Amino acid sequence: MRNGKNMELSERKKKILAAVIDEYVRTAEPVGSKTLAESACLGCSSATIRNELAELVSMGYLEQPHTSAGRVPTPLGYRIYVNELMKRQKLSSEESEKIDQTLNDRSVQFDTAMSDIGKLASQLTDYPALALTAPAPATISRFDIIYVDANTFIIVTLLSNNTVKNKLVHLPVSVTQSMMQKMSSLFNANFTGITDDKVTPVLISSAERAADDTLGITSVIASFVIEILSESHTTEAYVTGENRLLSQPEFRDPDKAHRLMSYLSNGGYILPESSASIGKDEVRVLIGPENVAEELKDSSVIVASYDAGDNMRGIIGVVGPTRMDYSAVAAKLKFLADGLSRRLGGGETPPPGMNNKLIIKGDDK
Amino acid sequence: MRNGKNMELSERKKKILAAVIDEYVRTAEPVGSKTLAESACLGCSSATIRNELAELVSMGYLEQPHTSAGRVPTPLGYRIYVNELMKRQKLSSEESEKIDQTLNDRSVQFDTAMSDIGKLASQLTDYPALALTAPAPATISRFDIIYVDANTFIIVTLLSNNTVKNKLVHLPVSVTQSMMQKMSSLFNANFTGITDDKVTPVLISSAERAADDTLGITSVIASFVIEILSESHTTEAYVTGENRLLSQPEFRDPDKAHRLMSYLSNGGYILPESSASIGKDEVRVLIGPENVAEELKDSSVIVASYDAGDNMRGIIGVVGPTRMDYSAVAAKLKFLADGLSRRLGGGETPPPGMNNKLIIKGDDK
DNA sequence: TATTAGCACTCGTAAGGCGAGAGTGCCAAA
DNA sequence: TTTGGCACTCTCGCCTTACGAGTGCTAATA
Repeated sequence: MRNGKNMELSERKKKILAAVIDEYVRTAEPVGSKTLAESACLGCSSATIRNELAELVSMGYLEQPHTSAGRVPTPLGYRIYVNELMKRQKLSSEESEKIDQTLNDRSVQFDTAMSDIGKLASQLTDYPALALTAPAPATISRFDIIYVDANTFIIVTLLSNNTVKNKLVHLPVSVTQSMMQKMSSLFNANFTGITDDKVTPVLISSAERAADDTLGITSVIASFVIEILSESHTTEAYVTGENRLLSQPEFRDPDKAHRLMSYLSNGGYILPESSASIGKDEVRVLIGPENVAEELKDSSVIVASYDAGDNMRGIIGVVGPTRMDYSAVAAKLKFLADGLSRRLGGGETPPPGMNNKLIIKGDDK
Repeated sequence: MRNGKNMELSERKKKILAAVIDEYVRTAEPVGSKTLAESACLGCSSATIRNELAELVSMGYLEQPHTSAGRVPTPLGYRIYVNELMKRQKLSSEESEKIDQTLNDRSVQFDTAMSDIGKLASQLTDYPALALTAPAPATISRFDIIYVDANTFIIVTLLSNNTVKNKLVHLPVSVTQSMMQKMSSLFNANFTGITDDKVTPVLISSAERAADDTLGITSVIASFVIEILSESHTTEAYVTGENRLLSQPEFRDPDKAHRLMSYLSNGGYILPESSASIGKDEVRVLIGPENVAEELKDSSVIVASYDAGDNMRGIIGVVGPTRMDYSAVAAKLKFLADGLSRRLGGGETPPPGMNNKLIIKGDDK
């Protein structure tokens, strides 16, 4: 047969499929043969296009909402489009400048910037955005314990990923400065460079004995250690701009919008598998049913990963209807991710200024 | 005249108004005389009620969507209801236990808990919620500077509100341990106990001279000081659960929902005046046009304030349609705020455990 | 053999008309 | 002052109809 499922798409079919998708993405309405014959510059009549469309339907790349409507892309159609047909889009210099500028303006530290990054992605694409940290187990590389007064001290730890965590501790009992010093060297000796599964009750109680600690201070510090170590390999997720869904015609139905939005606000349970496997510098597109989560089966997700410095990786992504401008959104996310990698990552050249891990002004270009 | 605007409401009118509001809040549909005659136990017929309703309309407490529909409360009607009519509701022991338990379960520090608190309020009330910090200028009460290596040090500061802030600094130049010690005592001598407007260029440069600092380290530390001091009197706002709006019938219109939601996600510009003036232990209700922001003119806001300890105050609030169960929501927020005050506030008895400003388990009841 | 013009057919959508029902206002009687 | 009764109003849902967009098929054409 001429149009078996396995047949490669002819050039013209490709052109038509791409034209259908471009048009549908633009208008959100089923697109008909006449429109195509007029707009897309394929040199043939609407009748010919009708034949081709019918074949594309039978191949599974398009479908019709009803007998006498235009054609709408299927997830499979989008997939082909994304893989083969769409022209990789470059951002206009106007847009890229705007992003660059925003990135430069916000001189914030990575960990506090997560939500800003998400906000930026959402603003840029006009879709709800996610910002997540890829889990990156860290160890503590240094302890300092600051004696404040007889009942108060501050634990300061420097992590292997170059972040600092601290905690202020009030005690009902009195401690001495020398005691705190002992604690400090004890922890530096026994609790640095280990992951949280190594912080066992055995280790803690042996440290307690070594310190001759009857006040329970050791265990206070140890539980702080456990807290920050386990924190370091937890994924944090920020979702922003959920409301933008509402401007999409496919989410005019409040119930549908509500369903997806509450799924989103309940965190980024979205990308567990994709985020784990996504490579550096990769942009990944998940179309409709390709998503694992039931709630996303008729939406699409685009994610990009960036180097957040100090062995940490961040992920930004957006969620929208399957009718997405994949090309433009992917380009934007890529540009954003690259910009972030350039600014946050590549630890070899720490910014000259006062801040490490800082988004600093005009380091390139 | 019998029904002049200034006339006090008769007992029966009050009862009817309250019944209309209760019913309308429950069903979101205009309520008619017949329903009232049946449900509310006023001992009179629908005709009588009709007369009363007509008067309530002419007094401005109710209105009709159209000639032959039931009555709907006006903002003025809600106002009277909130001020005088509604019965102050107590939470069921079931509900209050649930809140208590959730508060106990989440042992988090105040500053990181803001979003959790908002989430809780939203969950509890099923409306979008805001959590904000009231601005509370702080000063630095202690500096420590930890020498890590020749190019790296950590600034640790203890603030007057008992929070600790730190920053890791990488330098392109080498520093010595003794230099850092000098810095530390210099800053402890000159930069503690002052608000950010006192950190002038003059002060900085004189400190620089005193430290004999040609490497610009003084200004690095000083800019960190400025950063955290100004941070301390900035209001932070967290908005959560915007999506819950969509389950309200008045927000079935996606455009309307979109408008309010994007207003909300753009932060808590909402309560500037009310948050500044709201008293401790007060619950404030802003109904429809009482709100200053144009976007909130047909929504209502309920806010409550709580003591966050260390001279800080927090505010929680929810936003919803004017058709709100004011009584229930106010009661819930009050309970929540009280619970938070009990746990976070009242600095005189610092929790016995390892954490200050910690939500700790079972301290009352 | 591939393309095209023409045409009958399908089906969703918008517009108009109709009837039911809910709720009112008013009047006259209690 | 309250109440039953009644005519009136207005919305909402339903049906019918007309329209138009878009199709599939067939027969003619290059």
